[in-house]
Amino acid sequence: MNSEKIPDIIIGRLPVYLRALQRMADNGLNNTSSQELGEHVGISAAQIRKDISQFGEFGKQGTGYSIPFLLDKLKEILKVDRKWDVALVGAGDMGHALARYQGFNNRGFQIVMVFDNSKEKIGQKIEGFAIEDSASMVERIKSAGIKLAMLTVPAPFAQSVADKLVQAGVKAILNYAPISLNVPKYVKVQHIDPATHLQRMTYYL
Amino acid sequence: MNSEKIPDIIIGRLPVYLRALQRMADNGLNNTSSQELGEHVGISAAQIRKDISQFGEFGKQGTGYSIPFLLDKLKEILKVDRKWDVALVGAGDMGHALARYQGFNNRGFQIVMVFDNSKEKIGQKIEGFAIEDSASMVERIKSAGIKLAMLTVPAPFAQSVADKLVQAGVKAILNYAPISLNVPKYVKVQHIDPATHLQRMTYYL
DNA sequence: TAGATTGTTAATCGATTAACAATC
DNA sequence: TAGATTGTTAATCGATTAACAATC
Repeated sequence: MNSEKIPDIIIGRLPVYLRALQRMADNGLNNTSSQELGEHVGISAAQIRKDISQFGEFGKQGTGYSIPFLLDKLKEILKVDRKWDVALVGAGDMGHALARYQGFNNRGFQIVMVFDNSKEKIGQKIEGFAIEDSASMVERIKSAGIKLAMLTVPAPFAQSVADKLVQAGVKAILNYAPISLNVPKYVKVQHIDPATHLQRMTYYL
Repeated sequence: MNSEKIPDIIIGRLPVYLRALQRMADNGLNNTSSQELGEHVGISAAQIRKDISQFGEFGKQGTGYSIPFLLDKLKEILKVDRKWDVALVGAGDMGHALARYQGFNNRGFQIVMVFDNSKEKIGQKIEGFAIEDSASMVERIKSAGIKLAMLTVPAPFAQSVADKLVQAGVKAILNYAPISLNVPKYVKVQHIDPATHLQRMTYYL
């Protein structure tokens, strides 16, 4: 166990472990080892043991880890042992795909509001949600106490929308716009940009 | 300059620099410095200089970097000074969103084939492409010499589709399925999983 | 020339791996 | 008990930062 600050690089691997463990559990498995988990996720056994041991002694010598127990612990550590409300900003193709995405519900998230600034889209429904006017976004997010947002607006609008999200009290943004956002240090941003991800691989071709 | 092997972590930052520089160029700028670029992307000036200097002496003391010149060099290094054909596998919501995505064309990529295994979808059109039967995927990709694929099939099918992509000669996979893929070391995989990205941020809330 | 900024070196910092005692 | 596998330490490896001579 270790109560010092945990490096972000370790935090970034935990959701990957969580996903693999959930899959094992779905397949009816009850126990695993750092070795086996490592083979699934492509990370060394030593590193997995070291990462997990930052948070407690969750394994047993000789037998490894109980999958349900480790799942619970990881969910607790990552704070996904609850359901987070998420605001979605931008009701284009990507926004629609995210609104319909089935993978959030059992992983700790639910979209509860969708915003757009286009007259034609406001009032339309996606998956039962009426698309709301961006003009009321700050107030709506603030009064609902929402801390998480997904941003799928065109790049030229992304920074100004991000500023409004910060103003509304959002603390974590999943950014689909192909632009680096500037936000205060206390706001986390994760970037999803398919072209950037592809460009990272073409180097090796 | 340095002809040794470049760490992957540096390669991963280059597309981010490229995107920021492209944006500066679009705004009519002609020169920048490691300091200024660093502020845009949230990386230290020293690191940016060090990263760039792995590939050559692209800057000038006193005046910094020519944006068009550095853009050309980065595109060349990342091999996106050309247009790559990409196969899209899975014509669900996410597949549709990617097929319609406007951001690939000017960043080195074009989707040229779309596959699905659903009878109802095969033959339908997305953005002018007829959705093809997955059964012919290996042959079609192989004979077209395609090296890049985007995978947007449901998780349970992702590994077997990935195996077929490898068999077809694909060398880089952008994986949208929420599962870690096992592929040979010579095949690159990048993972896009919104729930995983969100879970990486909730820890800090 | 004076000011600015690069490219690079050396120092620091942090992450990963190897190894093994502890123990289930 | 014998075998397996953890948690942890120390060693190694790699990445980042600070600093500055070189030079535009």
